[in-house]
Amino acid sequence: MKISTKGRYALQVMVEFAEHEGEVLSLKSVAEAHHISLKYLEQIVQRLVKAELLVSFRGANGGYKLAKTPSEITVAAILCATEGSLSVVTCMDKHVCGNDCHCRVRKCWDKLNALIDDYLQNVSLSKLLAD
Amino acid sequence: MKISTKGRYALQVMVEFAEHEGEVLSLKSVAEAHHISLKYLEQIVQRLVKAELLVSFRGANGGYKLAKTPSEITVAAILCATEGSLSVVTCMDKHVCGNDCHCRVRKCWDKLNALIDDYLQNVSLSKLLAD
DNA sequence: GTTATGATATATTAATAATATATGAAAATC
DNA sequence: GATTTTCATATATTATTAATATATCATAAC
Repeated sequence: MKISTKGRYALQVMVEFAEHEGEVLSLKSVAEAHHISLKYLEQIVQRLVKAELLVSFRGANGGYKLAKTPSEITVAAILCATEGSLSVVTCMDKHVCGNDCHCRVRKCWDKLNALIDDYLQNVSLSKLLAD
Repeated sequence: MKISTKGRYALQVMVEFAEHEGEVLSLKSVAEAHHISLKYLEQIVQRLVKAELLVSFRGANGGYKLAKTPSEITVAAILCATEGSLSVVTCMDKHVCGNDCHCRVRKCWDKLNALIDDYLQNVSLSKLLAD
């Protein structure tokens, strides 16, 4: 039950973009600063672009910057975009649980998922910076 | 950020043991009922024994039963025993985060971990059965 | 037109999850 | 007390996913 490097790197990097709000930062510099493989980070950042959390600028002096203000970008959105989903059990995604789904456990997972989601929806980048 | 089959199977199976409280059930029957590989389940169940959530009985007519009452066994304990830890980020376990750990994200993870733990500590097998 | 970036697709490697094999030890039953 | 049925442990194999790299192209700045 771990968040992968995709989500963790994304969050790290988004904090960096928030710290330099407005500035266009090249991935090369960001990847070096965080000791992350540039090519891996490119893939991660693509997801953030598709989720409209970052905007990209091509060409020389290009790079990325936040698509919204830090207060409008939540940790939930970042993790959702990069990890795929926040739910802690796959059957929640697929709407199928193992065998016959008489699954007494389901309500517990539902509540847990809701709990996690509620919390992370309420943590924005600006909140992170304030800490 | 998914719970693996170890945790999910464990929970499924513990619910079954709770439904048959007092009875000694052989793993063979449980594995068949849940369509889980017997040998895989044996490994999972070992962890539950070591965590003192199940007790084992060897020999013919042997098997396992709950080590405590269903109300004394929490989902947190089951997942902890089988998944290793409930924390959602590895650096929480290792007490090391990536680079220099100026890590603004840390507080967020801490709170999230606490949230998850608090919730799951309060869901016992008897609560699951009541649902 | 050359350089510095991002965009996309695919390939490779590493790590982990899931399952299986093999062997042993204990207890019940006959 | 031999046989069967279970758990116990260690190791091996396979499948899946995560992480990274390679290759090629597109765009914009200078």
